[in-house]
Amino acid sequence: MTRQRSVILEELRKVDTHPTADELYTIVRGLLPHISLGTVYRNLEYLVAAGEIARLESAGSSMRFDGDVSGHQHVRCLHCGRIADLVHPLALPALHGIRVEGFDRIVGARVEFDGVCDQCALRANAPARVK
Amino acid sequence: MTRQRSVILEELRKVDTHPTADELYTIVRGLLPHISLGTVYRNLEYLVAAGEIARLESAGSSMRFDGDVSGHQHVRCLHCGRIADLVHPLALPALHGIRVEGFDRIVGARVEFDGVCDQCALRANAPARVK
DNA sequence: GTAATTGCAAAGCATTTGCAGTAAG
DNA sequence: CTTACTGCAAATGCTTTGCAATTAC
Repeated sequence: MTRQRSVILEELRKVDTHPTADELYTIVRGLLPHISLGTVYRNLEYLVAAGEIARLESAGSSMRFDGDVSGHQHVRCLHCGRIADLVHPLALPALHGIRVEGFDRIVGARVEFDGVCDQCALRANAPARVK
Repeated sequence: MTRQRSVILEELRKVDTHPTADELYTIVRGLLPHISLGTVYRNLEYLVAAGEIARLESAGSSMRFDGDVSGHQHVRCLHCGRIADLVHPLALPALHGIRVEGFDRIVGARVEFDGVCDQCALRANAPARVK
């Protein structure tokens, strides 16, 4: 556990913004000015594999990370890509035992909402490209 | 409506494999050997904007497209990225009227399943990187 | 005829990787 | 000590874009 890794984990757990690797790099550089973006990526990968953080499976051009690994649902802004947590999660029908042809096993499911965040709703809502 | 555009649309509607742009490029080149990858991308973007096809919001390094725009659910193989349709969709609780702090409006929701497809289940399941 | 579209090649980004040096245990 | 990790820079892979030529209507 290097200083870089612990700072990355700590900072990711502090925020609720589901940052991209680059956003996290900016945050972490405030504490470790010489850290490299490659190190941020490598540690994010390590922490995901270790189950300490989650890589969000939502599409878009950049990956986003979540320091909260408890099961919860997300809303994604269709305009800017911002991701927020649902405070009142949707109750899902039971998933276990579900069968899908061509698949050996189903290990989980995600519900994700699409919406338009307040900021994008203001600045006219031109269909800007998601980050 | 150019020949390129109609062939792309036609071929995408023929398959149920949710191809990446590159996979579709390979298919279409069978009919139009001189088509360029850039043209495939530009037409896919056009067709998505026109509501003729859907860009799948699932993660992975490549975008995937669906010729079926009716609402339906997907399963994604965690190993190879393959996407399949759920034949028996999960009934979702009513979504309209849902409120999320910080969001102006919610326009939809997706359920996506994670699993391991038959092929990947066979070839030992080393955590291969998703396409 | 004119506006949209194409093929090609180059550019853009996000992410990954090779390597020599450095730090952790 | 030894192995894992770092910073840096170059490489990769997917997607987008500029441009001159072509096609659709």
